[in-house]
Amino acid sequence: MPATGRPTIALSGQGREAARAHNLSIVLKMVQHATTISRSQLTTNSGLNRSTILNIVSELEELGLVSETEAPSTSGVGRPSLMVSANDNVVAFAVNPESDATTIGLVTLSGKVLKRVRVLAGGNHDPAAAVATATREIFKMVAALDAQTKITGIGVAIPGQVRVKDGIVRLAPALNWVEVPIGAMLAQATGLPVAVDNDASLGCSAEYIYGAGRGFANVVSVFSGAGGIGGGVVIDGVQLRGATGYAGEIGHVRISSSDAKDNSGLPGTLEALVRRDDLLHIFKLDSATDEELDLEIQRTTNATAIKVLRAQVDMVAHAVSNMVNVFNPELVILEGFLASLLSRFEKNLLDAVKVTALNAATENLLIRTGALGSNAIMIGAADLMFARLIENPAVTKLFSSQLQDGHKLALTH
Amino acid sequence: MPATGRPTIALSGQGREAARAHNLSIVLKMVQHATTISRSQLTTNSGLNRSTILNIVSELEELGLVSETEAPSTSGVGRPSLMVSANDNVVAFAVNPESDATTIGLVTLSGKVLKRVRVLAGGNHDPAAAVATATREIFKMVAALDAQTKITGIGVAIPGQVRVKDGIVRLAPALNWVEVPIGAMLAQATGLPVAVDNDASLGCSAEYIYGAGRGFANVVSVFSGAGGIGGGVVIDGVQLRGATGYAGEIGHVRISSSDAKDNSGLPGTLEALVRRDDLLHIFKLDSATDEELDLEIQRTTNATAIKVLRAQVDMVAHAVSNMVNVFNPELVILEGFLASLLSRFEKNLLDAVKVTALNAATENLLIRTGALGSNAIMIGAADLMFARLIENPAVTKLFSSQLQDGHKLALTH
DNA sequence: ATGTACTTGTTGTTTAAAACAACAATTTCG
DNA sequence: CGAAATTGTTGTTTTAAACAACAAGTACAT
Repeated sequence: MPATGRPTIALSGQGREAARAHNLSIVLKMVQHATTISRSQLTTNSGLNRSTILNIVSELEELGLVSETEAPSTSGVGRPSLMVSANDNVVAFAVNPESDATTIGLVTLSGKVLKRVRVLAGGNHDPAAAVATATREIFKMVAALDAQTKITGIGVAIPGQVRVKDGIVRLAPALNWVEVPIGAMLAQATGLPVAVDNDASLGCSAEYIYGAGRGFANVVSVFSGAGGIGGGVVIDGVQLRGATGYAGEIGHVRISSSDAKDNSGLPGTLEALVRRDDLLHIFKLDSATDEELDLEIQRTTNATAIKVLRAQVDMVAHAVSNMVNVFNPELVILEGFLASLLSRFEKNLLDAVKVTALNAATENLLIRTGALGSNAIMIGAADLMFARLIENPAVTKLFSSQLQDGHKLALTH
Repeated sequence: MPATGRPTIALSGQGREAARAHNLSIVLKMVQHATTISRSQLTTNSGLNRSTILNIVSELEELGLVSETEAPSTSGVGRPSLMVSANDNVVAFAVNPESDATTIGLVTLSGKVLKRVRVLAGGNHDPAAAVATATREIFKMVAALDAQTKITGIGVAIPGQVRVKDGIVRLAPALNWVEVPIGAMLAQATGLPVAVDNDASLGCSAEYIYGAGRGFANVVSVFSGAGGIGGGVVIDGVQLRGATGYAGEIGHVRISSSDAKDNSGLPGTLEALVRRDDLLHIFKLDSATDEELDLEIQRTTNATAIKVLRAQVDMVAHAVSNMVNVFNPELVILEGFLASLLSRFEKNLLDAVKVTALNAATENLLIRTGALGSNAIMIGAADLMFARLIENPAVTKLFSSQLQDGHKLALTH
């Protein structure tokens, strides 16, 4: 037994049922990652027998999670393999409170954002108001769904530190929230299961599954949002969360001796030194979407603007180098206005990384912009619930879009 | 299928044999982590049935990997459960080339260092010489082993960056080695399987399995050796390696705007700023073991010495904070002379971490010194081979200590 | 066109490993 | 000393995956 305090990680055995659950899980995960994939590919990728894959896919189909269709175009000899696709009528809601608004989205298992509304917070933007807004919009969306739609639950993306286990927001400076049990509040209000995590981490996991990181196993993403700079890390296909869920705070990595403080009060960090507001100020903008800001960054010829931008590029390079030295990823994804910096100053950024990162680790390193843009957070938040489903497809409860007693959602099946 | 280049991580399915192999593996791993553990504990921890555990333990016993003994002291009602222990006659060799010497060790699956010799490199310390030294010492040790001893292979710890996949040393400034296929060379010379990794990563994994990190799942260790400062990370019980094996280079994380360069030429890094040589210089030592240096650090009252030490403490705190913000571990382990800094200036170090790390992540954080001292690297290197064994206990080949034809080792069984 | 090679889907059977059940062994405690 | 509790052991059952055989559908050479 461990002499020290805490329990060792669960080294759970594989009983018969566990093995079956695991197989269901990995097959569904493969379908999700590929969106659509042939049965023969599932067979070879999984190493399982053809007949076993038939069996598993059939069960997933009965559960209403995937559908089979005939191959659209045949290639190669032999009988064409059936295509397995993630069902579009398996959905999750995404909620993303920001400083001045709350965004609510409806996302499918196949990664499509079906709906998305951004509700401005009129003055008071306390947790209760955000929950009320989210609940209202979610029920509107539920009402518009058809009866076969299966709802997994609600994923919440928070610009701040979240204790993932119980969905409590510990500190979200951008929202001015401290110790808010947002998960429990939303669950209470909607009757749906809720999971909560940091927005940047979720953006990363979305890019990993559906976006620029698709097909890679080790990805670091640095994410700039309205609340500051965050990050996410995927290691061997698994999202890094840490002991209590606060991992991946790349924006709060100290890269300089400077005393400038970030939103969480830490000095010399990436977030403290690379500030979106500085750019807005230089471009004389009061506020701007990432797209508007990107336009300015790409086309500016103003010398001081370029000087500031290049200084930011250097800072971002330092942070990226640190992450490269620590994680040795295949791919670094930059999002938000950091992606704009990469687009305009790619060579400078890459060169700076080469100088401050280990040669061995930079050899095959790719640095790319995100592919999902502002949808990344929606998709990532929704995936919190899809991940639960995928972890145990057979027993995870799904909800139908049929309202019972006016307000309660019914369980499907 | 992934649109992007590289293959997705293996989502291997669980066939019948795979499940069995997995169960053998996790049980053996639990035995290794606990050194000795009761069958009933294995049952509850694994979730497997009593009779299944009997079956698995019997197979591991037949393989010669574990032994069962009666409980030494009974506690609680009921029939006392049999104790399962890792066999002491399952061994691996550890090789650790340093700047001025090569250390060779003999380590048991239970984590004991049976033998250890340090052979000074007379002048030329090229790879060939190190391999010759290691081979000679290993064969000496083999000759002294009894016939039942099972040899798993050789683990090599390198003060530098190692491509883990094929055991090539990419760059080891302390050794002046570049692109050295040390793994293949040693395998060629000894006929034994060889695995190679970074010394600090191995020290971390040793502390995780057998030392200060035992029982924790998320551990970051910062390791100072003769070659500079390295690190290792364990996430949810799995060693972080990264895409190509260079992960965990915590010594090369930039924490300051300073231009001071480290052994790999990177500026402002932990390794560049916290230098063992600076302390030796201050204490007017030409060279010193960690133990000797520790004595000086603990007892010095010299004002300038203390000033330098406290500056180093601050730098270490910055680096630790960065790792805490990124990994959110339960435990940070400091080794080498960094452990001495912690012992003497614990409060300063902890306070400095609190200032530069996120509150949420520091809440339950522990910072401790390593428990294995200079044996950590030996044990970690040996565990490279034990890990291979544990990954697939049934089919991993073991070698007997019986020499065939004078020089070749025979395969057991 | 036609047959052959190749691949995959499908169905029924076999197999092996884990669960289960029953009982024996060994301890603590009243 | 007997009852309760826990674990070891043995024999049986269960079940999910593998296996084998055949059908179905495609590409290609002749």
